[in-house]
Amino acid sequence: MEIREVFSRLDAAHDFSGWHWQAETSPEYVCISAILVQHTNWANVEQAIHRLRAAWAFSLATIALIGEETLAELVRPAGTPLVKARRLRALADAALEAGGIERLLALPTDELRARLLATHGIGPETADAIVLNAANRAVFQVDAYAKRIFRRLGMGPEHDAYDAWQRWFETQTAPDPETYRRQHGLIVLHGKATCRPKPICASCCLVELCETGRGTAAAG
DNA sequence: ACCCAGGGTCATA
DNA sequence: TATGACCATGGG
Repeated sequence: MEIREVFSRLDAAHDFSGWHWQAETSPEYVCISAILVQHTNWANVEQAIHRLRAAWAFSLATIALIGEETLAELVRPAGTPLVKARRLRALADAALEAGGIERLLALPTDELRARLLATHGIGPETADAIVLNAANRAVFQVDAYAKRIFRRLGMGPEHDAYDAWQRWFETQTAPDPETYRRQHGLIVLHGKATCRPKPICASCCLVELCETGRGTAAAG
């Protein structure tokens, strides 16, 4: 099985044009929404963004100034408000420390990623979301759907570690931010559509390739 | 009513 | 190093 075949099918089955992180999306929008979307639906993130905008708090500079309890109230619709308020604050502080978000994002890729990972509340996926979408560097953003989808196809690295998955994807696709952005978006769209913990194989564009769909009826 | 969500931190063994 | 509790709201 070729990875190209998988993405070709995902491309045909899902509409990437409405994806919220595109090349022209502003860096601050990416940074803030990358925190808000952790373990949360995008619809909830949009509500939180509306509230931040309405309060003139949709910027890292403002986030660094307002109280965490106020911030938590604003992002409440995104869930885990106290957690996300603290994480947004940590990211805003990291940006300030670097001399502004633009300066931070202008650092070499490895250093940028290391600084993000050293920031409270930013793990590998959130760091790569920012490196890829805000700094426009060619890193593959791995998520739970990527692992689930490709595992069910019988593909992927031996071990489940984030870095192993990232290397696995990056060694099979030429490094290009646009390509990686699209691949990640398609994976999420597909995960939401059919590749749930309880898969919906009947409507899946990968059903003939997938062990779960091919083998038994439904769960697996 | 139930299942699910694009994650990360922390405590524990 | 690995696993599980925890965070918590909203959509299908």
